[in-house]
Amino acid sequence: MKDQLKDLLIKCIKELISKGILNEMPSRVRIDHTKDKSHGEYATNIALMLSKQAKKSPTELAKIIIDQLEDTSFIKKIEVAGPGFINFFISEESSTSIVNDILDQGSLYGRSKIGQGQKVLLEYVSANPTGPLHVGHGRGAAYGATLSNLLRSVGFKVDNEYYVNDAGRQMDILTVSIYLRYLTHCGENLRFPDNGYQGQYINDIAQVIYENSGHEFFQNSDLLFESVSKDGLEGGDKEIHIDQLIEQSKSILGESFKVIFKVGIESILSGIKNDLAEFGVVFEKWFSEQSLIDNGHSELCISKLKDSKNLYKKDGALWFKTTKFGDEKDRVVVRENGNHTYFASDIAYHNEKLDRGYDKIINVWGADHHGYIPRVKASIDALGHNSNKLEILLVQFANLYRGGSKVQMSTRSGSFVTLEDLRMEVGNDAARFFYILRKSEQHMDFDLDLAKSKTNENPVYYIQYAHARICSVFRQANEKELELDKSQANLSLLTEDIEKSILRELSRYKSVLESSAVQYEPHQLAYYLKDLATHFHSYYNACKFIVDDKELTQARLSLIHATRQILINGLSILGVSAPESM
RNA sequence: GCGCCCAUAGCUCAGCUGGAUAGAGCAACGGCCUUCUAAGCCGUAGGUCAUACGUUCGAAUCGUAUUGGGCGCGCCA
Repeated sequence: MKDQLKDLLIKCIKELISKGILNEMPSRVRIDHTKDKSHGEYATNIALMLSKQAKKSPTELAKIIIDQLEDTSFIKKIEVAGPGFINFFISEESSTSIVNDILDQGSLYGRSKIGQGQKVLLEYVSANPTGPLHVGHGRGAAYGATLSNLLRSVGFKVDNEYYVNDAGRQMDILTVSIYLRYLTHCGENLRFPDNGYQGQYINDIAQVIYENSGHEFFQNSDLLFESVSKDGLEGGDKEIHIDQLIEQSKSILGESFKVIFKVGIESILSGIKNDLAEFGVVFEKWFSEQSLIDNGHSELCISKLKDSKNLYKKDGALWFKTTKFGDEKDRVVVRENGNHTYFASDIAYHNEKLDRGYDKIINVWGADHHGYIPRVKASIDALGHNSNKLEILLVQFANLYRGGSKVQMSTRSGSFVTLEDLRMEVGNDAARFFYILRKSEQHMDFDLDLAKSKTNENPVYYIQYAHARICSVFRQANEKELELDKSQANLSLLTEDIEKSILRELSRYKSVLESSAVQYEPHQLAYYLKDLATHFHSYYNACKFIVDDKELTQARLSLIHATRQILINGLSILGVSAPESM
């Protein structure tokens, strides 16, 4: 309907251009759903935009445009209003046709092809596999997964990917942390390093190793700590302390170090995978950072940069001239000690992503990484790809509130609320919904008490309740041996104000979905569903659906069935369930 | 100091990329269950859109400055 109007308008403007009344096509012809129903169903500001080039007043021009519009059956009335808006009133017959469209297309209703099958690589979460996911990662997970659903629903081909940082020093620290806990299980008495991972999960992994392998990996801890310098809290340097401990462990344990590492990372990764899967977040690919090093891709990228004269040596390290591409300072890719930086892997990773032939690459990052964007883009351009293909979406932090005060979190000490804890406490539905309810660039306060509350305050239940109520109506209808039969429905009987409002709401769904997807703003859909639920609840309280008049009953049942369908379709994109009873 | 993000009702937030009288929920106050789920509905009250200039037919929305908050500026990841 909206598209038909738009086509009509464009045609009309072309006509006016050929008549010399207008000079050129505006950059954008917009038809909007009206906010106020006294303005009709749709409106356009086109006359206001073009009044200058036409050298006529907006109202005057609006009249000319209206006269030029072809007659169409679905428009009941067109009027000029306010400063020069053109308002379209749609005929009853056309506005009720949305109900049949929805009923016919069912779960497919709302899908569109504006993505034109473009291939998109969507990377999100990508939390370091050094421990379980916490609530901060949850926001990225919910946002990314919803965005993926949204983009798919409007015709993009989306692959979801998790970049696993399974290389580098942090993995060594992880391994040592697990190993020391393992030794404790073996009965050793030792001092756990300040810089080790303190969380209980480390202990759990160590215990499993001990239960499965007994003393197989045992080494005397005195040997391990021999000539290792003092730790931070002992008056030494905690970084040096742990690095020496890593070196010592590697040389004493040999192959066993790798075995411990493997058990550790697999355990943590499978925990993360399970957690996400239960949260309804599914990745097509888990991309290993280590694989880039093993297959030489990382090295290859560095030599390419070297060949293109983008690298230089300084203070013993190898630097990448990212300033040449707009970064504020140059960045190190190979350290003085010969190790590659995290950035070196990331150069290879992004280059590899683009090699895979995607039309668009989207990264969802925590807002604290924003300073990292210019250097990644620099590396893409330097290696001959187009950095415009990469879009980085920043998601702000989520603060957790309980009982009106902020829940403090500290990752290193292991005292943080895990995503699993959150899901268990408030449920998957509320968690998914709350995470995407805020604009991603907005700081967010996640109120645990609110997410759990079963009131109007909590929009998740509010929407689900609307759905459950509709299901309940159909259960009642069934008991009266009444089946929905839209052929018997006389939709023209839907004349109540609230019924017209619901029809308006339903007709908005498609454009909300598109705008939500294209602008990467899942919250738009969430707010829409809330509005739709509001309209339904009003309807429920104002009118009875199952009445004596058979045609009217069928019409109303059709309307609420269509409403139910939209609620289901929308909620499923948000990854929220639609229970039939509550 | 430099860079990015943010500032809208007492609170938590929308505001469809410049449009018509700025909207919800909560909190406050007043109503609605012998009728399809009261996790609901209806109503009242509440705003100098941080401040000041500017751009134009028109600004919460765009620009500049100021104020106030968050984050980032490692040979960490």
